[in-house]
Amino acid sequence: MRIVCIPYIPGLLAFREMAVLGPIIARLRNQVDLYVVDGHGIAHPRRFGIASHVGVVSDTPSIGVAKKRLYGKEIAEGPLRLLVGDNGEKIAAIIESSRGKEIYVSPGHRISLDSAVRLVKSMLKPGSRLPEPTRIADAVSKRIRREVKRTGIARPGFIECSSSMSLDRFFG
DNA sequence: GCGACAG
DNA sequence: ATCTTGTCGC
Repeated sequence: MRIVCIPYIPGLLAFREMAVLGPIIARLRNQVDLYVVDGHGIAHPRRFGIASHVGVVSDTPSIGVAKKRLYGKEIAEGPLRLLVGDNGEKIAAIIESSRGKEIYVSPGHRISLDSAVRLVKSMLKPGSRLPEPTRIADAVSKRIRREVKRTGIARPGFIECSSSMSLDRFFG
């Protein structure tokens, strides 16, 4: 749990959220085989989304699983739906779940697109849209936030950023 | 100048 | 993403 100090800007998600993921990565050092990140991997304007960022910082294989497209042109390769970059590189696969709701799977770090798709599919549960790691983490974080909001009591791990940390002069 | 735009 | 009222399907 952290207070974030940078606004959300498409393409710069890691600027905002690595403040939260960084400490987690440090605490889990040498205990993680694969990171499944809520956001894109190389399906990014600079081929380096937050999933790639997490993989490089942790030196661990990582996959990006996003709910919406950020970058890339959609093409059809037979029955498959893919996202290709400006150079034609396949940067993501679009997997459709139950009702039209799709997810974008892209390599983060140290993994191929094929392996990423195979692994994510193995983590999908019938009826739900997101892979189990993401779905569970999302549910847990939302539940804890609601509880903190209701009781006003934060649990250990809560760290504030400097009150003077205003980045409005950099953005907006 | 006009769209597009992870969470 | 968040907020929020009512509503649809399992």
